[in-house]
Amino acid sequence: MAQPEPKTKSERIARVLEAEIRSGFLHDGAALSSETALVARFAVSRATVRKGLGVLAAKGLIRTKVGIGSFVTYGGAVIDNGPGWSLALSEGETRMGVRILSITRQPMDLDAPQVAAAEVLAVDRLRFRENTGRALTLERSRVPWREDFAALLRTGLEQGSLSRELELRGLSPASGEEWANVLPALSVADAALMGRSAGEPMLRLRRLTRTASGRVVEYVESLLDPELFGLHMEF
Amino acid sequence: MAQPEPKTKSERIARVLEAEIRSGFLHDGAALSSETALVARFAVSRATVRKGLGVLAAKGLIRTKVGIGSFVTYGGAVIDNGPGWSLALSEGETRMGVRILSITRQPMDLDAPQVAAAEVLAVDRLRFRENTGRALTLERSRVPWREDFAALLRTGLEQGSLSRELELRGLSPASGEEWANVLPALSVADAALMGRSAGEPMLRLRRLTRTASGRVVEYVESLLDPELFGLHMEF
DNA sequence: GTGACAGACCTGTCTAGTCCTGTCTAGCCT
DNA sequence: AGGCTAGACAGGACTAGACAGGTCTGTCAC
Repeated sequence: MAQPEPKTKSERIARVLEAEIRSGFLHDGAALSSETALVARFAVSRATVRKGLGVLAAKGLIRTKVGIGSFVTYGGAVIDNGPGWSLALSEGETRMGVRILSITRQPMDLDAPQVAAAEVLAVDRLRFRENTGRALTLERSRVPWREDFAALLRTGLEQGSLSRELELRGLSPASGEEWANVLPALSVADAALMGRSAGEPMLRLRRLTRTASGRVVEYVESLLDPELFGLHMEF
Repeated sequence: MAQPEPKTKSERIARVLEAEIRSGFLHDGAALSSETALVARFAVSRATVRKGLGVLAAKGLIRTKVGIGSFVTYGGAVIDNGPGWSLALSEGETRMGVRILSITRQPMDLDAPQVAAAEVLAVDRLRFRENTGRALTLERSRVPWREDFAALLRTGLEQGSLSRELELRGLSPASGEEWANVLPALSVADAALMGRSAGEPMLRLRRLTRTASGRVVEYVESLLDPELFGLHMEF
C-alpha cells in the first residue's frame, strides 16, 4: 500500500535504536552505547549519530547526560522483535513464558538466499501463555557460525537473549530488512511443535539484520498467533 | 501497446530510467545516480536531467530528497501512495484491474475510533487479475466529509485515485499509523464481493493518515490476497 | 583508609569542507 | 515559444576534526 520513505542516515539510526528500545532489548534505564561506539556501529560521523539521538530525545525515549551518556527513559517493552516493525499484542497484559527448543550448530536449513553461510548457529524458541499448552510464537534464529559460539552450545544463552550474545561479540545490527505475510496453513510438523492444529493460518515474519559493513548478523523466521499479534507502525 | 518515439531529451531520459526501474534493474528503494552523474551519463544539462526526473516523480516512480538524492519508490505494483510499509507482490509481473464498487456519502461504518466524523466520503474498490474472476484486494476508504466532495459523487474520481482528489483539496498526509494483521476467515459478505470463498484467511491492512496539523485525512481498510501480497520494510 | 590527582571517557559545540538537490538567470537554437 | 545549455548561489545532509568541560575511576601519596 505504500512506498518506503527514502531515509536519511540519521533517521535510520533513530529508527533502529527506537525499535531496540520499544522491543525491550534496551530496557528502561539502560545505557545506550556511547556516541563514538555508535559511530563505529553505524559507520557514520558523530554529528549524524547525535542527530539520530536527538530524534529519540525529542520523543522522550532517551535522556542524555553530559559526561555520562544516554539512557533509556521508556518502559513499555513489548517482545524481543528487534528493530523494524513494532510487534503489538492485540490483547492486554499477557504473561508469556519462553522455552528454548534447541541450540545447535548445523547446516543452514531455512530458505534465505542472503545467508551465504553453510553452517549456522540455530536457536529455536517457543513462547506460550502459561495457563494453556498452546504456543503463541515459534521463532527460528539463524546466525552464520563463528567459533566463539561454541560455548553457547553448552552453557545456553545469557538471559535467554540471543541478541545480547551477538552484541557481546560485536555483532550489532546497523540495518536490515523485514518481511511479513500470511501463512495460510500451519504445517503438521510446526503444529505439533506448537501444540496447535495443523491448517491454522499464522502471521509469518522474517527479518534479516546486517552490520554496518553489510555482513549478515541474524536471520529470524517467526510464526505468530494471528489472534494475538499484529504489526503496527507510525510514520 | 507501442510507445511513441520520445520527442525530447528529457522524455528520453525519463523513458530510459523508467525502463530500468520497471525491469527491476533499479529495485525499490535503490538510489538513482546523482543529477550531475546523470548529466555526464546522458550528456545533457542538469536542467534537462531534472526535467526527466520530474516526470518520474510525477508518476510516483521516484522520490527525491534534498541533500541526499533520488530513490526508487516503485515496488512492482504500487497500490496506493504514501509512506509506510511497502506492499510487495510475491509473484512477478501481475497486471491488475481496478473496479470501484461505490462512492457514497454515508455515516462512518468502520471501527476506527480516531475518525471522529459522523459522516464520511466512502470509496470501496476491488482490484483483480484480469483473467480470473477472483478479486485480489478489497479496499474501503473513509474520509471525513467536506462539502467540496459533493462533485465526486457524480463525476467519480480522476484516474480512479482518491489520493489525487485529496491532494487537490490540500489534504496531504504528513504522518499516520498503519496496522497489519491476519484476518483468519473472510466473511460471507466480503467473500461474495470478492468472488472468493468465505473462510479464507486474508491479510488485513489498516491505515490512518493525518495532515501536518493532525487532522485525519483518510482511513483505509484493505483485505489482501495472502498468496500475492506481503509487507516489506527496510531499516 | 582517605583524599588528591591524572587520565580515560563521556557529551556539547564549533569549524571547514564535500556532495547533494532546489532554484534562479541569461543565452542559444529551432 | 519551447527545448536546451551553462552557470551561479542557497541550503540540507554528512564527514572529519578539534576543543572545552563534566564525570568517573584507578593510582599514588599521605
